[in-house]
Amino acid sequence: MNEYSFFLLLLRSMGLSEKSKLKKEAIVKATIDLVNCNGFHGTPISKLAKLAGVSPGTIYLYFDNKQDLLNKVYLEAKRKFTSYAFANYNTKNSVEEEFKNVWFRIAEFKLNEIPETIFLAQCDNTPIIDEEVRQEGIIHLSPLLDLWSRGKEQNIIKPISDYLLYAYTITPLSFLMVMHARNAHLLTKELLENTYESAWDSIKK
Amino acid sequence: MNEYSFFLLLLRSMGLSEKSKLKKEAIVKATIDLVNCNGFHGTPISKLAKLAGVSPGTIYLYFDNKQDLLNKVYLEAKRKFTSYAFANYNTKNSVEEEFKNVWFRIAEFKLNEIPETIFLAQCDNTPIIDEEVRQEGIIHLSPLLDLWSRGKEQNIIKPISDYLLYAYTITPLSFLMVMHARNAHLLTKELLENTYESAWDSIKK
DNA sequence: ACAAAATGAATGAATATTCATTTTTTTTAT
DNA sequence: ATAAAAAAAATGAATATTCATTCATTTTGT
Repeated sequence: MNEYSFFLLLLRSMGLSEKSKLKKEAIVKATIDLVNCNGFHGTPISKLAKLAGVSPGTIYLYFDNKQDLLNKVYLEAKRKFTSYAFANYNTKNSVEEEFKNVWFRIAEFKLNEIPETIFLAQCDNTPIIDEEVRQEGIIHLSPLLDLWSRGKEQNIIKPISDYLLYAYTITPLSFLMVMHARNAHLLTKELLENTYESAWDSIKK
Repeated sequence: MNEYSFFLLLLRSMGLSEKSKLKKEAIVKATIDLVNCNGFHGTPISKLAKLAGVSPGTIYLYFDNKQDLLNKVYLEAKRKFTSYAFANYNTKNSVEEEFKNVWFRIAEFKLNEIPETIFLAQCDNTPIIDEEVRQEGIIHLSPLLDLWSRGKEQNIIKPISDYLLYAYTITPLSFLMVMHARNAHLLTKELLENTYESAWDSIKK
């Protein structure tokens, strides 16, 4: 019995709206897993439906079409990511403290939510997401940009663009996390600490 | 008249084997452009053929099938990238000198060959390339790994894994180049110099 | 005239989407 | 409490389209 048929058993014991929620989640999860394996256009709705344990028609009850499904799964993954990263974001902490906090939260998410991480990396490097939806996804990062803005005002962080700050501090982390997820490179606690120090050193004033 | 029909005129004036070479190149170029716009499974052979100025059947004279086409275009792009990056690679130079040289050659390539850069980024973050072909692509990076190995032996570069060295020095550059290509963030000569300094600082001993 | 290269219409398999029907849940009436 | 009726949710076979690939024919180069 796989993760998906397990859901099916649960369904028997609950009312419709709860069922719907679970079904939708199963579709989302199946989308992430299959798109990670075969790419978006490489995964037919029929396979998606089979893996999610629903019929193809059911998918069209929750989503307008295949593209809408992808867009919504993308936004949901982005929302899940950023809400984890900024969960205990607090503007009362010092910039340095708060940056460290956010950086490690991002690391933690990427370490624990591997399918979402791989999926987002694919979407962010691919033309499959509608441009307006991609823009919408970027908005979710605003707490980090605010933090950097504060850091620059307080002369704690170098006065360089957000893109540079992101390039120096987040992209190395993202790369290492994807390599870790692909079992190409093991990341230890110590390595992660070092990577953080390196990231902070490269943007602090 | 577009870039592609310009090729067609040239063809009239040359022999078959030269023509073949140009046709193959047109197919490769069309593949990169269309995959960049629509993704691999989103680009039908028919459109590919039309853009390249050949008939669908012709593509099958040069490639076994669509997947083989993608794999070969990928390897060709990787080869073009690394042969540019390591064009004047010379083990007689100092490690520091040579790393700076390679780093800026990589930057130059990414800056000048934007379609290839976008294409490679998509392939490297996607399951569309056959795994053995991806592995083959990695081999092309060996001069850089050799350089790092020398640097570690000579106590010039920190004794950390190649993945970490790559994460610290190359991924920020790649990100900035893609953002530059998407017109999201302008990269000046000065910014690039600073980024290099930051990269070298993070791995030098 | 011959050979090599290229063509593009034809084929058959695959796939997104629809919708008439069935199943499940909720509501109503007794 | 129970059963019939209504509503909501889900189904999956059918449809129409799209697409990779082939191959008999044509074009081009020598």
